[in-house]
Order: sequence, then structure tokens, then C-alpha cells
Amino acid sequence: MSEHQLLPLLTGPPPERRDAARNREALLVAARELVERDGVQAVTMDAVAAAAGVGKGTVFRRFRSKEGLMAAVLDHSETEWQRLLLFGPPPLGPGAPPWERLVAFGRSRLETTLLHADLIRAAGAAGTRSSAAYSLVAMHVRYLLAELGVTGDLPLLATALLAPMEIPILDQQLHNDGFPIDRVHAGWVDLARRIVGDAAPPR
Amino acid sequence: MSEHQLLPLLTGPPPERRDAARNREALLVAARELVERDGVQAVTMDAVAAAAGVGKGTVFRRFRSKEGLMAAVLDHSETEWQRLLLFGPPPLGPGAPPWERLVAFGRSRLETTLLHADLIRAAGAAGTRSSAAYSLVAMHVRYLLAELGVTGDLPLLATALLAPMEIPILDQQLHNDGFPIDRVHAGWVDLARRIVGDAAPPR
DNA sequence: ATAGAAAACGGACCATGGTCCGTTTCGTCC
DNA sequence: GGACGAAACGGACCATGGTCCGTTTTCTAT
Repeated sequence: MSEHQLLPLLTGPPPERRDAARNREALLVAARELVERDGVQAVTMDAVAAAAGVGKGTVFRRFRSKEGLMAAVLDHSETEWQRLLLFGPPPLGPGAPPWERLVAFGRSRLETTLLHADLIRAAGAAGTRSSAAYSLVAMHVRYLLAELGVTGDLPLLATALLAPMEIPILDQQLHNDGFPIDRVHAGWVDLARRIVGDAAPPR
Repeated sequence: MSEHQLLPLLTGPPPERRDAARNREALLVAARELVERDGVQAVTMDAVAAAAGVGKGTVFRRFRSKEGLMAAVLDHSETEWQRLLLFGPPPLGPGAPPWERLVAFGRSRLETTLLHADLIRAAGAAGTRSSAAYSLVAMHVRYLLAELGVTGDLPLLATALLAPMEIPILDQQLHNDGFPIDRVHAGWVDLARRIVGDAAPPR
């Protein structure tokens, strides 16, 4: 029988060859280890290739660029946080009223972003934008805003709420301006309150 | 007389040697030309050095890095816009009521940022942050907010209003999400209205 | 004008991200 | 199991940003 695809199931992207999958995994492990040990900056692609026992070309075929590789590492690091967001205890996880969830989200996201700051920077555009991670976060904020009865262009309002949490802006506020973290967080809550408007609880 | 500094006037940074000044100017001219002709991406530091008729080391001593050089070019490009902001006709320039000035600022800044997008990206941290250009913009927004009677942490609110105008966020909205420019601008005005609150004119 | 120190110069050199292409491995079909 | 095409491999190679250090220019003081 030449038609092996009996059931046209989910026609996703073509499957990965076994050696390819093995190398991807080896590279991710090696990259995580090196990043943890030496810091993102000090990790070279040659080093990752060597540590994984593959050629340099393979690294780039799998991950396109250093940004791509770092984005993959970052994605792994953020998984635990995403789990807490979706299934963890309130107020970050489901169960608390939306405003409390939003405030908890703000603080938690701020801390997580700072924790992974180097990785996020190194992942560049491949990291924040377009990755599943970002979509999830944006969707979550849109959902909370809707839940709070906010009217208007929700996708844009969500973006406006997320923009001040981006690394370049945080760097500016914390390092250039010298604002303490608590002030930045308080500012974010204030912004959220103004965006949410009447639907926010009285202070 | 060994004390040449008769009048201690403005003790600014030590003056620049004549050859240094000449080379800085030559480099800026060369860089501007090459950037305009070939686009930021295609311009190499070697090419700039050659075009300016100086050694490569000189380029890096003057501007630290490619980012630094691009920041300098950008600064020059933004000068005209700054002049319009400070001294041009209303509603962008002085003379119009603060809310009208704020809205005009939003549109104009959005357009200018997109116009210089490549340069801003290439200037990286050296470009937006810390440069005089950014300080001026932030100060202007703080001023308008104060003028509108906004209460709260003005520096943070100004940041919140500027953050969605940063290149990474705009890229996301225009390219990934595919929003048209007008929608983005409308969203920004809406955000501004929510931040300003009661002090904004009724729609 | 001259000497001497400080600053700037220039281009060979280095590090590293990314590409290319001849060779090897994998999966499939008979 | 063997043959064959497709995909993956690996490491030499390239491009380019950035550094280093011996040489040259500028500035100041006498």
C-alpha cells in the first residue's frame, strides 16, 4: 500500500527525523546548562555545539540564530510560570476576582520578567513577540479586562498595559531613573486602575 | 603664567582636539550618507571609516560602537522634529490647549518613530534611552500631563504613555497583529484619555 | 621655536555569529 | 535486505563588530 497516511488526522508540520529530535534535545540541555553556569552573554554558539556534541551548522539549522536558541531556552524557563498562571492558586491563578487577579498578575509578571531579563534581552524579537509565551500573556490580560467589563479596543488596551513591563522600559526606570521596584509596581497598578476605570474597586 | 584657565567659566567636559573634532564631523557626514544610500543594515563600520578617510579604530574611539554611531545619526535626524515640538506652530508646538497638544504629539511622534524605525532599532539602548532626545520627549509629556491637572506619579504615567510608542511594540501591532496605523493611533488617544481622566475634554 | 606629555590615529588582529556544500544518516518502498 | 531520495550533519569558511598597541599629531609651557 503506497498510501501510508490512512487517517489524515492532524496534518501538522511534517514530523522531525529521529536524529534531528535527539540533537534538538541535546542542544537545549547543553544550552540551558551553559546559560545557567556562565550567563547568557558568555555562552557562544560554538560552545553550545561542542557541549552537545554536534556540529555548528546543526545548531543554526535547528534554531536559526542565537536569538532563536535563547528564545527556546527562555520558553522552557517560563513554562512553570505559565502553569501557575493557568492552574496555580489564586490570586494569580483562577478563582480570585478579576481585579485581584490582574494586580497579582502585574507583580508576578514584573518579577518574572526581571528574573529572566538577560535571557529576554538575548532572545530579542524571537523571544517576546510572536512566541506562544507572549500570546498567552496578552490573551490573559484581554480576558481579565473583558471580565472587568472594560469597553473599548481590548487588544490595544492590553498592549498598553503590557508595554511598560517590557525590558527596555523597565531597564530605563530601574537603572537610568533609579526608581525602586515597588514604585514601578505601584505605578503599574495605578495605570491599570485608570484603564479599567469604574469597574475597578474603590481604593 | 601657568594658570591658563583665567575665567573658570563653564567647566564642561574637556575640549576636543582639532583632529578629533574634524574626524567626528567627517564620520557623521559619511555615516549619514551611507545610511541614506544603502540603509542602516548594509552599512558596515569599515565602510564608514573608509568613506570618512580615517582608520577603523577612530570610529570606535569616537562613537564606542555601531549603536553609538547610529544613535548620533539618529539624533541629528530628530533635531528638526524637536524644533517643531518646541518652537513650531500649534497644535504640536506651543500655543494650543494641552489636550490638543497631547493628541498632536501622539500622532506626530508615532509617525516620526516609524520613519526612523531602522535607525532606532540599530541605535539600540544608546538610541532611545538616556539620549537627550528621549529626555526631552519624556519631559514634554510630563509637562502636558501636569498642565492638564493630572495627579499621581507623573514620571511613571508619562512612561506608561510613551511605552506603547516604542519600536518593539509598534512592530508587534503593525506587523504581527496587522493593525492599521490609524487604529494604533486611536488606541493611543484612548489610552491618553483614560490616563488623563476628568481633565480630558468630553468627546 | 622647541620639547615633552597627552591624546588621537590606523590598521592588523581577534571573537563570534552565521553560511555553504560535500558527506552521512534516516525513512520508505519494493 | 537493498536501493534511493530527502533530510540532516559538520566543520571549514566568511563577514563584521570590536580591541590593541606602536606611531603620529596636537597642545601647552617655556
